[in-house]
Parts: sequence; C-alpha cells; structure tokens
Amino acid sequence: MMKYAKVVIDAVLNTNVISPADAAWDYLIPEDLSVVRGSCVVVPFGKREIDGFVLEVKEQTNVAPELLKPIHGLASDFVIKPELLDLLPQICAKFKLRAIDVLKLYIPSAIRAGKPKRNGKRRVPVSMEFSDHQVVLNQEQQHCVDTVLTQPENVYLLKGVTGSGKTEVYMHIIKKVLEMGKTALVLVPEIGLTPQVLANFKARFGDIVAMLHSKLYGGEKYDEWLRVNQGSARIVIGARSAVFAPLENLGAIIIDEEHDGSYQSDSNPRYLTHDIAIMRAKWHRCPVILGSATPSIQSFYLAEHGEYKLLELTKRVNNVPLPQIEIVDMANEIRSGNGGVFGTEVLSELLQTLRQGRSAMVFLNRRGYSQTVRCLQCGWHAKCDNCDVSMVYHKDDEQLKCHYCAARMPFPSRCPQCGSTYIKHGAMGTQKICAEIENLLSQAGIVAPVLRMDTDNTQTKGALVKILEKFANTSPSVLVGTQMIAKGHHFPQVSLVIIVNADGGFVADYRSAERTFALLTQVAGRAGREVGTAGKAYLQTYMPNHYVYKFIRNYDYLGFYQREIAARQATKYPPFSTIVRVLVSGTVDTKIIEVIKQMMQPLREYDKNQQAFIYLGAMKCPYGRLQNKFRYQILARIKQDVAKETIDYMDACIKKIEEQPIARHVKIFFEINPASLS
DNA sequence: AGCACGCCGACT
DNA sequence: GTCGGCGTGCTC
Repeated sequence: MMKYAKVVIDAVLNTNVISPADAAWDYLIPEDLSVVRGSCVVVPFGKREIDGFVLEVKEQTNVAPELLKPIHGLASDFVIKPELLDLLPQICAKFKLRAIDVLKLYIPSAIRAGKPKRNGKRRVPVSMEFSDHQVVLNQEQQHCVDTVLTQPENVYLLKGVTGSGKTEVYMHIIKKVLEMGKTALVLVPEIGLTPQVLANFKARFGDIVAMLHSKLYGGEKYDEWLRVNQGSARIVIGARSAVFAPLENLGAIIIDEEHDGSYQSDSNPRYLTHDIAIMRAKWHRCPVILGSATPSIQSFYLAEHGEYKLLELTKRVNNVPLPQIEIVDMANEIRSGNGGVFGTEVLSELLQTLRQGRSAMVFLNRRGYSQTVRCLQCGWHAKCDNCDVSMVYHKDDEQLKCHYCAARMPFPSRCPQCGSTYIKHGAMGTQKICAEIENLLSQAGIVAPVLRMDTDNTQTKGALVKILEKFANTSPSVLVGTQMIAKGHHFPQVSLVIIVNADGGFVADYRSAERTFALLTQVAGRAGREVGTAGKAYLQTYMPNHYVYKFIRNYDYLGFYQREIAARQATKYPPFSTIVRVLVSGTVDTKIIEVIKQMMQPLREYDKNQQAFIYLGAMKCPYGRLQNKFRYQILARIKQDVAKETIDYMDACIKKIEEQPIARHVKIFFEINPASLS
C-alpha cells in the first residue's frame, strides 16, 4: 500500500494562487524510509530541497500522481511528541502564527542540525551530592502544596513576598509529581543570569534535572534537549522557549516570577508563555503554578475572577524584615544645591554602610555610558543611518553604537555638522556612575571595589558569574548594574540598595506603572536578606508624589492593584480590552502605506456595524525605520466582549492581503497585547 | 524564497 | 533588432 505524508514546509510563500502560507504539501513516502507523524523530513520543492515536518501519514491523496515527489530523507531522527502536534492548531489560532514557525519551536534548528562536532566541556553543572533534604514547610506553604496536589486541574497564582519560600513550595510539588512517575517543567526568567536556581534544583533532585535556554552552547543544548526528549531528564528548568520542551507525562508546570516581561516573546513567532503552559497543562490534566511577589495585573485580575486560583504566602520564612524604603526627591536635592548622583542622605548612608564593612548595590535603568550624544553648539545629535534611533556612547571602545543594528562609529572629537568641540553625552549610564562612585569613595578615603554589571560586560560566558563571585567575596564592595542585578541573586552582606533614577521605567505605555512596581520592589528586596540585619533601600525620583512609589514604599501590592485596575477599567485598557498591533514593514514605503490602507478600509467598515473598537488608528512606528526597512503599524483597542471575533476578522483581512501581489513587498506582523510598540 | 516566463523601454 | 528590468505564476 502506497503511503503519503502531509508535510508543512519551511519556505515562506507569497503567491496569489492558493493561500499557501500554511498549506501542507503531500509527498510519497519511500518504502525504505521510516516516516511517521511528527518526523522532520527533507523534501524536494521546485528546484530546491527544504526541510519540513510531517503532520500526518495517510494512505490516500488528492494530488495528481504525476505531481507527487518522494520525500528525500530525514532532517533529524527526532520526532515531535503527539501532544505538541495536537496543540499545534490551537497555538496557531490563539496567536495567529504559521504552523511552520511553531513547528520550528518544537524542535529548534540547533537540535535538528544534529550534535555539533566541536563539543567541548560540559558547562551545565553536574549535580553535587544530593539525596533527602528535609525542609519542613510552614503551614501556609504546606497548604499550597496540598491544594495543588489535590486539585491538579487548576491554574494557580501563587503570590508570596520575597523570601516567603515559593521555591520550597515548587520543590515539594515536584517531589510528589516525580513520585507519581510524572515530569515537571519549571520556567524562570533569564535563567542564564541565575545559575543558582539550577544549582538548587540539581542539589535537590540530581541528574534528572535538565536546563534549557538559548545561551547554552550548541553541544550543551543538544545534550540537554536529548536527555529531556528520551525521558532521562524528568525536570526541566528553562527560559521562555523551554515551554515547548519535549517532556512527556507532565505533572506540573511552574512559571516563576510570572509577571516578568521575558515570558512574552517580542520577536517572531510572538507568543505568551502562560497561554502555552496552560494549553499543555490542560492536555496533561496537570496544574500550572504562576508564582510572583508582584503578580501581573492581568494574572491577578484573572485570579480575582476565579479563572486562576489564588494561593498566598504572607510570612517570610526566616522572619527577616523587609527593607525600609525611602523616597528621595531629587528635584529638592538640586534646589538645595546638590547636583550629584546621590541625594545627601543617600550618599552619607552609602559611605557609612561601606565603613561598617557592608556592601551596597546601585541600580540603574540604562545601559551604555550616556543615552544621547549631542553638539551643544548646533544641536546635532548622533543618529543611526539605518534606524531612526539615537546612537549610544560606549566608553570601553570610545564608540557610538546603535542598539538596534550593528552600526558603529567612533566618538567624534568634533561635531560632524559644525566642527565644534562642544559634544556632550546626556543621561548617566552604568559606566559613568561607576566612575562617579569611585571618585566619591576616594574623596572619603574608603577602599572598596566598584563592580559593574550590565549587558555590555556580561556577554561572554562566565563573565557574569565572575562579577557576582567577586561581589559576594569582597566586603565591602559596590555593585552597579542594570535590570539584571535585580534577578534572584542572594547576597547576605548587602544592606543598602540605591535606585539612582526610579523614573527610568516610565515610558508612554499603559503597563509602565505595573513594571515599575514589580522591578523596584524586587530591587529593593535585595537589601538586608541576612537574619538580624535591617536593610535599607533608597528610591531617587523626580516624581516623589507618584502613587506607584507610595505603594512600593508600603509593600502594598493590593493597594497598587486596586488603583491600577480601576484606572484600566476607566480608560478601557487590558484586561478590559485587547490591544492588537499590525506591523507592516518593507523597503518601499509607498507599498507599505498601500497595504495599511487596504487593511484599514474593511476595518472601518466592520466597525460601523459592530462598534468593536475603542480605538483604531494607523501610524508610522515610533522607530519609523529599522535596519533600512520602513515600519508602519495599525493599532486597535478592541472591546473585550467582542475581542475574539474581531481579532479573527483582522486576521482574515491580513490573509486576504497576503494573497495579493502587493504582499510581495511587505512583511506583516500580527501581535496581541504587544509588549512594546516601538 | 527562488526560478521561469513574458512584456516593455533603451541602447551597442 | 536584443538586453534586461520587474510583475506574475508556481512549487506536492
């Protein structure tokens, strides 16, 4: 009996004949080739040979026999698990993704390509000695574990202040899950930055723990993925992309720090980790646990309305008080003659802390030495040639860099426009702050290293761990850094945290208050984690009366939530609406505008009858040109009760345009509740 | 995406 | 005349 395979191919097709973006193509399966549902294959296509995935094996086809070609071979011996194939249509429908883009997430190209030859040493830490930690849970923790295990059909929001022992709850749940013969998936934001998390799990569970994230070396990635795929690793600790890990028989999915922005994919294919996790959990009938000290407004809203079940940890495990948070009015400092980086009290507290032999962390919401480079004489400022953005000065190599493409230029000694030498960099970056602190310390006669940590000096592997080790082993010392010093590190000797410019997180975005609340609460929580030491955190701001800071200072999540949700309701922002962004990019801007017009017309028509949109508009993107491509977008804010059908309609409009010749000149990206609008 | 095919302007 | 630009059709 002749067998045929329905294959989704890895080619981007723009044609007006059949709507083909998602079309599957039938191929003959040669007798001597073992091809099953989920196989990765190589097929002839036109004059090319390309990769594809087998959606189904069947005994009949509608394709004329003279057109059929045989599968050439296997692209990989790995086969996509049936569960993930079952979920494929659901995932595509939810996020308006192409099947091929999702299939490629299931078995990443690094895995499909086979094990890299040059596979050196193993950097994924091997387990230390483990077997039988007996950590006794407090009543709250035990209640959480019991609830999850007895009612595994739910999605849980586990809200617990920093230090309340969420990780211990996860571990107890996982232990039970393993005893039942099942597996567990633990997602953490930016695992590459927090080697401790993995070390803890390895210490507790040994070699059945695998780590999956994008910064692993090819060989490591392959080995870890293989261990998961064949079932010898039964716990996966991973970043966002690990939500697709090929675990079978899942018993629990945990998303730690669920509010973290990294769970939303910001480049294609765009998806939200929570939703994928919940789909997988439904399939396996296992619980999802979303953990956070500062849950996202969306998640807490869903918990409030019964969609998620709320579990709370209110007590800190070792009874260490939370650090005291002081709000410092920087405008007032300037008025009283202090033009320095730190407020007067902040500086004296820093010096005193170091004199006492304790360490401090200085948090800054920026990278690079300074934000913009500007000529004071003629107003020229350094802009990237390919992208509509300012270039950023980096002191290391005295260069101006574009953060959106590879463009580089040396820092000009004279203004390229008027020739003057009055070229100045604006806002502070980590490098400049470090120099400033070193200055202040030497003036005060204090000997303490000032360490810097940001995305610029932690690119190479191991650099980050080195900095952290040095900081942990040197008291007193100062660690200056961006976002990444906020993540889960544990430094008992730190009793002071300074947030240089708390306002840095505020951009024109309905979620900025929420992000600021979560980030600054987390940063402040780095201080005073040792028993018996009260930590202190200073939050320097030019908006001392902003409500976010009051709630942060009082550790009042609920108060913040209530204020924020009321504002969202009044202004009809999510969760009271759904925002859709359609980004159109290409090299010819007239074609883009034409496509935008063709989209907008039916949408306006649709709205006439449906009253679907709270807002509908088309505009140039804030970054109107990136990497030499023009960018325009349609933004829609859709009433919540008609969101689903309206999104489907918008998607249908896009599909229609993609069938027309003009689609050849543009790329169209569809995004639901986008993380950024740039 | 690639490649073929066919319709047009411009130039040795 | 013909060379080559690009709009269009097609790929199991």
